[in-house]
Amino acid sequence: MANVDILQGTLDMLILRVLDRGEMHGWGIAERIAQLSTKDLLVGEGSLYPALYRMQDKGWIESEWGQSDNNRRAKYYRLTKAGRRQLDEEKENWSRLVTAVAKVMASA
Amino acid sequence: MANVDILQGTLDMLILRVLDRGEMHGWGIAERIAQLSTKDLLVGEGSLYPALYRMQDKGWIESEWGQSDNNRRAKYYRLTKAGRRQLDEEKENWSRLVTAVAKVMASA
DNA sequence: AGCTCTTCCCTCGACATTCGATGGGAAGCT
DNA sequence: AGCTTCCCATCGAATGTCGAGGGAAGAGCT
Repeated sequence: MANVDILQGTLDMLILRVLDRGEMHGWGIAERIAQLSTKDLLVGEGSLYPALYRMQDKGWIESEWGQSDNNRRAKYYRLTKAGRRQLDEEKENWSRLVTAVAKVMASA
Repeated sequence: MANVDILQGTLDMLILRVLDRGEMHGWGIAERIAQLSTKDLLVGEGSLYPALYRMQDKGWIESEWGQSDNNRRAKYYRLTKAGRRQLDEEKENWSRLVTAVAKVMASA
């Protein structure tokens, strides 16, 4: 019932995926991931914000200050074109990895 | 066609899995993983040996010097009981992770 | 004998990333 | 006023992977 640690590199893909459905602020992204994964995946803020900065530096996402539903100051992130391409690439890599691991793990 | 990077934590599971089929030396483990994954997974020696030491420290594997098929000095590793338990646990975690990621990645 | 190739071991520094702890500020409720 | 919730952010520690190195010793060739 405990949660699984997020493997290195996976977090970016998850964030990109969430933003692919529409812009969202940091806190909301973490909530969404927790919710979608039924809390198997819990993103700490110490992982989340550095990741967002990284990704913005790389041009995958862009941000803008706005107002949250709860009337609070929030920074909204949205995918760029490069971000969408990156998402596709990461999905591709992820599935290649899962397949390759499955091959090794399968008995023979 | 290129290979995928191994995500942190995954390598241990792969090594344990290979050793679960019988003892083997380091070089052979790397070869086996490459072969089983049709070279999608390539374990560098700079990742492999530290991993083997780590795992031996934790008591998951034990080693013994021997002679390889090619008549060379080789250190053979084999799973301990704790190692087999660890393998089960890591398989369980891996599948939980894959499932959780799939949930987030699935459209909704 | 000498040379090269292959097999096998090992180590080191750079690098990237996650995590837990910590600190704030501001809105809203009691 | 005080407490809780929401939201941003940073820091140090820990971990683990990678690429580049170095070394020893058998096998095969000339």
